[in-house]
Amino acid sequence: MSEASELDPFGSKGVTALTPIDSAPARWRKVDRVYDELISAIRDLRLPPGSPVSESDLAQRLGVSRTPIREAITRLAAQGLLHVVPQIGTSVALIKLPEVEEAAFIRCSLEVSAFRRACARPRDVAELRRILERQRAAVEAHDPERFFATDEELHREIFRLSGYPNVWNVVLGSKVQLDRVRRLYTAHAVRSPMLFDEHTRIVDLLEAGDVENGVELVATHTNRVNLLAPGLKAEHPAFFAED
Amino acid sequence: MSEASELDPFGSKGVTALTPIDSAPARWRKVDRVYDELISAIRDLRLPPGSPVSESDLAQRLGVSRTPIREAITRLAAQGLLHVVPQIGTSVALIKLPEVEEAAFIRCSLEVSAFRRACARPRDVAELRRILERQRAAVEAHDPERFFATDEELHREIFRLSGYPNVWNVVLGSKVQLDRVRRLYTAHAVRSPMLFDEHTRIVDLLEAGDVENGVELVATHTNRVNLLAPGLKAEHPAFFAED
DNA sequence: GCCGACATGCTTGCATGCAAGTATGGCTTG
DNA sequence: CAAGCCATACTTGCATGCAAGCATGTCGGC
Repeated sequence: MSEASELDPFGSKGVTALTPIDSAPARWRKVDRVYDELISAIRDLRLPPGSPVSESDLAQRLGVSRTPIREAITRLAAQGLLHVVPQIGTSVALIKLPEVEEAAFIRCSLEVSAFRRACARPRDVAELRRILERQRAAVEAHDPERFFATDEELHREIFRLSGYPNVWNVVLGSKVQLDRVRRLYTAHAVRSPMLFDEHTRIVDLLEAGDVENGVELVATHTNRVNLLAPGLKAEHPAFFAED
Repeated sequence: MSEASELDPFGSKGVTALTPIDSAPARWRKVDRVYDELISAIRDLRLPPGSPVSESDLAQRLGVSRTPIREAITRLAAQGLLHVVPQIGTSVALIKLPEVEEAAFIRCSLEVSAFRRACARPRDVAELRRILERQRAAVEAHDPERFFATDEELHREIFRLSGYPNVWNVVLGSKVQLDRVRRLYTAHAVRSPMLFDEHTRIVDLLEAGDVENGVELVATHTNRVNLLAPGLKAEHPAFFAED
């Protein structure tokens, strides 16, 4: 995949790196490509919270008309990631601590339930072990990108083992808020070994069917963002809303 | 509005404290009205599963252009309620038993967690009692509409007491699938007394802080749809997908 | 110098026209 | 009569033009 290579030739406003979508393969509908590009940019903070986005600007930058842009914005606004004010403008939603807490609550609740459910079913943790092995490599290589990628794979696989694979999509919807916070945590690399160890223990407990210790660990694991968020708000006040 | 800080990126240097109320709520955007109308029609089965919907037809019927229709369809398609096939047509998504199960799982998980959370906080069940009283009246009047309305109020209030009121919106997103199934259940009126009794017990257990019995009851209460769905699929096969 | 009014440029909301593709009914042909 | 072909009417995807509204820069008056 072509990483965001070129800087903005028009001048450094708020929007910097958005990969044009015309290079993408195939006949996917443009609105889907625009949506993927935008939500990815929002999650990676390439579109920082509070930065203004303009339909015409995005249309020019992504090389499409305003129509697909508008439909993607409609979806993102319904998801709470964009704030659209008619006749004034659209901006990336600021991070709100209550929303982060609620997103963490949703994720924690669903992941704990999925773990409990997976423990009550026949399960094959071989795929989880393979993901863990790749994650170990990512940790040893100090590669946060690959670590996050394997992290998502691992949690998605747990939902698959629970028998409700699509619930992961709901988690994804709430997780964008958490990912934006996590992006602010520059020292996440040093935490990776600890998170990796927790993942390993979670897989062990799942394989053993140890519900009690498992749900406890999954809960603390998925709730850790709440400990970081307030400090990050003090560190990056411009990205957060004053509740 | 307290959201005024989100407008700052557009350059309003002055104090935005005195924003008159007339501009904001006066004219809803057409896309919102179309979305509400469509999702309501889908939930009430006025747009039955599998029925085709045409952008031009809806535009004529609702008296707007295709643009707001398309944006509403985009949101509903992202929610899994509409099936859009490019160059062929759009139809109301069929009911899929696995999706119903997953929606029930999501709702059950979140409601159980909210109940548990509400039990661990200071709580005032007065509003719940008031809702129960209105629900009792609806049951005695054999008014399913009012029963469903109070049902939603009650569950939303529990989320409010949990401290995570917006989580209810996530539940709402999944609940449309369950509501469509419930609409097929013509004999829901006779079940209302039982459901009302369960609601009363849930409120009692919440007031008493009885977590163990409470989560058990909430779980069975929110999972009841799964018992009905297979039979309803046999009764209305045209509305369901052959998995 | 200060303040107010106007014009201009921006924003999003909406309507419409065109393009590309598919299903279908009727016609032609064997 | 049956089977294949083609025109037509439909669908959605996308681009574009216009309308309404707000913020701001500029100019004129005091």
